[in-house]
Amino acid sequence: MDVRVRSAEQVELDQLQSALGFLLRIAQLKVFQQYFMQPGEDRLKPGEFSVLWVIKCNPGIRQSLLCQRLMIKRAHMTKLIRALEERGWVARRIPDEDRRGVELTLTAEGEAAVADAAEGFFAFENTVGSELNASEREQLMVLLRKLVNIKGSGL
Amino acid sequence: MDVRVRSAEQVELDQLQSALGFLLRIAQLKVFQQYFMQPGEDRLKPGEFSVLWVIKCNPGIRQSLLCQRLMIKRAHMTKLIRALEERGWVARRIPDEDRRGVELTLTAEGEAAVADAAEGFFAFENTVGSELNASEREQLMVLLRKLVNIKGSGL
DNA sequence: AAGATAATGTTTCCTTGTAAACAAATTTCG
DNA sequence: CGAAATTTGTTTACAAGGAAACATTATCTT
Repeated sequence: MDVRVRSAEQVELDQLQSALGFLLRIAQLKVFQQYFMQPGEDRLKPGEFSVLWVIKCNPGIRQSLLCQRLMIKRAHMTKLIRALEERGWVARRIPDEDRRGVELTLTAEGEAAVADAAEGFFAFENTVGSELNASEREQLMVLLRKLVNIKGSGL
Repeated sequence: MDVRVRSAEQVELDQLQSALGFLLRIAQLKVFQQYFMQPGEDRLKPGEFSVLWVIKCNPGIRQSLLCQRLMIKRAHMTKLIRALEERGWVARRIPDEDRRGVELTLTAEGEAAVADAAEGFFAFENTVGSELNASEREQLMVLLRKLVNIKGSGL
C-alpha cells in the first residue's frame, strides 16, 4: 500500500487553509496563470490594462491616486506610465495648481487601445471563478469589494 | 466648486469593479503591503513560510507537488528550496524510485524555525480581512477554497 | 529492447516589482 | 514670514518571479 500524496488537492495544509492572505495569494496566482496561459500575441498585461482603463474612467487623475487605487508602488508606476507614454497612449500634464503632481489622460490612440483590449479583458474576467456558481461568484465579488474598499456598483 | 477625485475610494472603476481577477489582485496586494508594513526584523517572507509549513505538514513531499499547490513556478521553487537548504532548514533527498524527483523534509532547525514563525504568521493572518465581520470572513474563506480547490477543513 | 515522448529539476536570461535616497514643490506651524 | 515637515514623482540599485532551453531519468509505443 502506497499512500504518498500525488495530487495538489491531497497536500495537507492544516491551518494554512484557514489563512485568508494565503488563500488570496493562491487564488490570485491561479488567475494570473490562467490569463497568461491564454494565447493572444501582444495582449495588454493586466497591470497595463487596468492603468489605462482607470485613466480612461478618470481623465486627469493624479498619478499618486492611481497608485493608491491599484496598489502599485510609486517607483513602479513611474515606469509603467513612462512606458505607456512612449507608446503614445497616455499624456502627462503638470498642473499649475500643484506642480509636484502629474495629471494623466489618454491620447486618442490610448482610447483606441483600451477599447480594443477591453472586450478580451472582460471576457477573460468573466471566466474567472468558473469553479463557483453565479451566486457564489457575486458573493465573492461583494466580499472582495468590501475588503478593498471599493463601493459596489449602483447597478 | 471642485469635484476632482481625491481619495482612492472615489476613483471610478466602472466594469473593473466587477472583474474578479482584478479584485483578487488588489486584495492580495493589500494583504502583502500590510504584511510588509509590520515591524519585525528577519521575519520569514510569506512564500518562505508557506513552503516550510507545507513541507512540515507533508514530510517527503515532492518539489513538483509543492509547486502545484503553492502556485510557484519550478524555476523559482528551485531557488527557494536551495536557499532554504543553505540556511540548514530543509533537506533534499533523491528517491531511488524516481531519481528525477526530489523529496523534501525539514531539518530539526527547520522545524524550530517554522514553529518559531508560525505564531506570528497566523496571528497576522487572523488580522487579514478585518474589514469583514466573522461570518463574512468565513464565507470568503469558503469561496476562495472552492476557487482554488482546497477542500475545507473537517473542523 | 530501442527510439520517441514525458516528467522533473536546474540554469540562464529577462521582466516585474520594491526599497532607499533624492529632488522639487507644497503645506504646516512656530 | 520662514524653517521644518510632507507630498509627489523620479532615479538607482536590487530582489522576486517567469520563460525558455537544457540535462537527466522515467514511461510509452511498437
